[in-house]
Amino acid sequence: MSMERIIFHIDVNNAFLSWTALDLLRKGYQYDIRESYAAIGGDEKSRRGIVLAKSPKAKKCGVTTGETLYIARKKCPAIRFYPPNYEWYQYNSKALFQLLSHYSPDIEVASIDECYLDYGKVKNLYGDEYEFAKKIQKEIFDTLGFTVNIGIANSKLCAKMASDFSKPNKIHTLYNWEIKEKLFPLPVDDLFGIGKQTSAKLHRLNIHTISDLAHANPVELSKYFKNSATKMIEWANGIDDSEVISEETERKGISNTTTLPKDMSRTEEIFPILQAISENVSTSLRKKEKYASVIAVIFKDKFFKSYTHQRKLENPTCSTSVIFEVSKELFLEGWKREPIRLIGIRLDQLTDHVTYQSSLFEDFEEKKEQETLDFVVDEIKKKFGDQAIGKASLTGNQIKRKFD
DNA sequence: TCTGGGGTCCTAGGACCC
DNA sequence: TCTGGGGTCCTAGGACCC
Repeated sequence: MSMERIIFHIDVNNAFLSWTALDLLRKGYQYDIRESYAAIGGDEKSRRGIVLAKSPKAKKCGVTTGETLYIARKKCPAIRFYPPNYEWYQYNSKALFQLLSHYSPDIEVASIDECYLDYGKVKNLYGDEYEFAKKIQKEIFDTLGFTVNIGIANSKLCAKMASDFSKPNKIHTLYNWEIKEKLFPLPVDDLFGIGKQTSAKLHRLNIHTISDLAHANPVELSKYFKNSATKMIEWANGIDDSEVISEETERKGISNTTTLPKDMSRTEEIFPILQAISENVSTSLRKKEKYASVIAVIFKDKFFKSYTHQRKLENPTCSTSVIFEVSKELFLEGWKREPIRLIGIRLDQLTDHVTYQSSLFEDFEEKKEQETLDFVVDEIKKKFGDQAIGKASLTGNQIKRKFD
């Protein structure tokens, strides 16, 4: 018999909004935007105008994450929007995980503002889990200035569900023996892994609560959901054996996409942006000391229909120019000459090092030289900033800078 | 001034091989 | 005369998460 697991899920309340609130306060702002009608929103002029986080008051007005600022404003005329500051968010995120890693090495970073902690493994050191949760919750607030929710359960899934029960600054438990009472009554839409498409289908099948799904017939359900049916039913029953994975998991891919300031249909406008994106992704790749075997261009037309077009390379690369050239080709192959609103590049199948396939046309020495040059460019950028060097046109660099 | 960006995982069809 | 079948790789698209 295995020891019962105790998992924490720790989730920053309204992360982006809380962190921006702290940023403003430290800069002398007179009031706390967490207490007002406020949201973090992208820039509407550059067509990034969606809600990224909202205050409890804004939420009460019906403002939801992901909707346009235009709609949010309609629902909540008093709302004020603040721009995101990703560097500051990253700083706070790191500070949080560092604080927690002081107590346990078994922490899985799930996103910028949430993580799992395997408490079962350290319980003998710190005692009762509820008391410990209270202690770290207070420590986070006292030292970092923001509140978190903590879910305590016997699995990652239930811990995650528990941390979402009510907010902010709460601790909830969802032990296996509490599943019927606390999980089953919730709408099926609330279950982790059930998104808009799936929940719509489930409702059509007369499955409305998590309990309905938990008791659904797997054979019947697999007619509609294939292999995912069993998984869904397990989740509804609170069954999840997945482990807390503490090591920094290897990235599977690297991507960078951008919404264009306006729809574009001329390659003279599009290619400089693709060049800037090539520089971005290849620099990240080289920073990780990786090579990519697959290059994909991603684009979205003005009707929001998205396309990907990819190619597996004979020889993995980390070269800016190779990535740019291949991306251009891929784009021209896949593009139907409709105006596009978004473009980007994704690198996949990352490997540590390369053994070059012998190819008649591969000039080994030249390739090495180009790589060295790319590294030199990276170094100069590190010292003097992105705008110091690069073939990208002004437009490309300006766009790039906006993202950093 | 309507609709972000960075990820992961899954599926399905076609090519190709034995 | 009627036309395998299993495994793997590659590509495109979709669902979901924060």
